[in-house]
Amino acid sequence: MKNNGSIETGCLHCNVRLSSVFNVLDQEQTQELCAHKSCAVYKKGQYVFTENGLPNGLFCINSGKIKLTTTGYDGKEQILRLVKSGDILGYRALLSNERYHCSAITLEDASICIIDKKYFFDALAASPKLMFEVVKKMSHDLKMAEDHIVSLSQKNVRERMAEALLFLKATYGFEEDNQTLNVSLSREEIADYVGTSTESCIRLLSEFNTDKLILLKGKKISILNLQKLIQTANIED
Amino acid sequence: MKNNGSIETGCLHCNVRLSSVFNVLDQEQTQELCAHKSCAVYKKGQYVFTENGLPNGLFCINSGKIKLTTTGYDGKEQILRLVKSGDILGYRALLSNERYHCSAITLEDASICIIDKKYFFDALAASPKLMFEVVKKMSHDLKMAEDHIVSLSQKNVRERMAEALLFLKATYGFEEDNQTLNVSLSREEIADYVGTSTESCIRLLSEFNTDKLILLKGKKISILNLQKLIQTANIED
DNA sequence: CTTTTTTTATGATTTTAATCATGTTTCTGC
DNA sequence: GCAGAAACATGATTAAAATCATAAAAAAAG
Repeated sequence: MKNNGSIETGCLHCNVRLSSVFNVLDQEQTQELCAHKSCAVYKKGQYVFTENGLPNGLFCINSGKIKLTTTGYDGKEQILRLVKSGDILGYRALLSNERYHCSAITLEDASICIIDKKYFFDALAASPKLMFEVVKKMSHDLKMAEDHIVSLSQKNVRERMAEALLFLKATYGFEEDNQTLNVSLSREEIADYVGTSTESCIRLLSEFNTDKLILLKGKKISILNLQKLIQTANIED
Repeated sequence: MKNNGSIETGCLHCNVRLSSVFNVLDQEQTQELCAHKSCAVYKKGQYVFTENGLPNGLFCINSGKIKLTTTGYDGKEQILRLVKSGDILGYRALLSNERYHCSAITLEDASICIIDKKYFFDALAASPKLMFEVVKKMSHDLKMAEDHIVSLSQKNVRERMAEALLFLKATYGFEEDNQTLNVSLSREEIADYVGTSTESCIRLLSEFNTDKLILLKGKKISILNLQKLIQTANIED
């Protein structure tokens, strides 16, 4: 009898709304929002939308983790973005009135709201504040993408692998033990983010494990030596 | 006695305005815009803005070509975007209220307007249409960046090189002869876009030249066999 | 609880592209 | 026009990472 909180109580009491782009809405606007959304539960591994599909709304993640991937025509996947609760999803194609250029697949069971397209556009036009929030989100994603381009161009696989682990930490954080990455990805999925072969990914993770930078336990990865990992990633900050 | 058209006649008669995000403004709004911009001429190789600088306005390219680059901390440059007349420049940092994360450098003499920051934000809030235009631009840049990520992850240098030439064609088009790319980049700059070494870039261009895919004449590159180049780039469309 | 499939692991080999080295051509400033 | 610098070119060598191959471990299916 598990229930999705946001279905029961509505957006006004949705705890992730406050950390989403919709935090700028007032009470009345929030109720409007609530009237134009519907929620759904997705099982792990389900598609939320697929490449080339037409958007008919904005997705907002209530809970769960999602990967955005494209398929190179040789079949190899590329993970472009990782999405977490409070994030909006599928906004790019929606806003530019295009088909999705990537697919969204849940990495675990998820609860996701879909906000009506027409309502969302009206809300954006009516609320510059909301629009700026969305713009900030897109701006952030663009910056991340361009940072990724620089890494792919200039760093070797080892550096990118370390960077990817730091990225996972930054995105999903740690579990209660304060060192285990709060997300489970297969080696292949990590490789699809890093832009390397599955074998190289496995090899490097093994190596990091041997060197006590990380601890591998099945799909669970713990970061044992953050400082060393940052060094390995070759990050300037 | 060459004069910058937009200084003399104002935005209302600016011929690139119509192909810019500002094409959605009406006559009155355009005059407003005109009152809040200033124009400047840049010599080839000049910085329009630099990494870590604070934006205080939106740049709009009247004429000229510009590269957006970041410097990896080992000193290697990465060309992230190429900008042409009618394009806006420096919008990402401005909109997200951040420092520039890349530098803008002119590839040839250029004439560039700078639109006052405060005015621009007000105009955006007042005109959802304008905002949507800017959003579409950013959305396009994000898509391009993500396509670039997939290429860097999954394609080899030869494929990426062919792709880069097609990208230059798509961005700047041909000269009057209908086959010579209307932009002059050094081999190093091309390498900085493709994500390879200068030597590899030179080698591959030579090879394409030998194979009659392209014709090299100094910095000028002509595309002789577009079909074959598309095949070499391994593009699905 | 087995069987089958998928994922992880690791070694050997090959391919790709970077790096190093050197020479030539082209551009730039005087 | 000439000197020096920068850009272009090409060969040789090395390094990095993909691919191929095989096997163990883990997960899923029956």
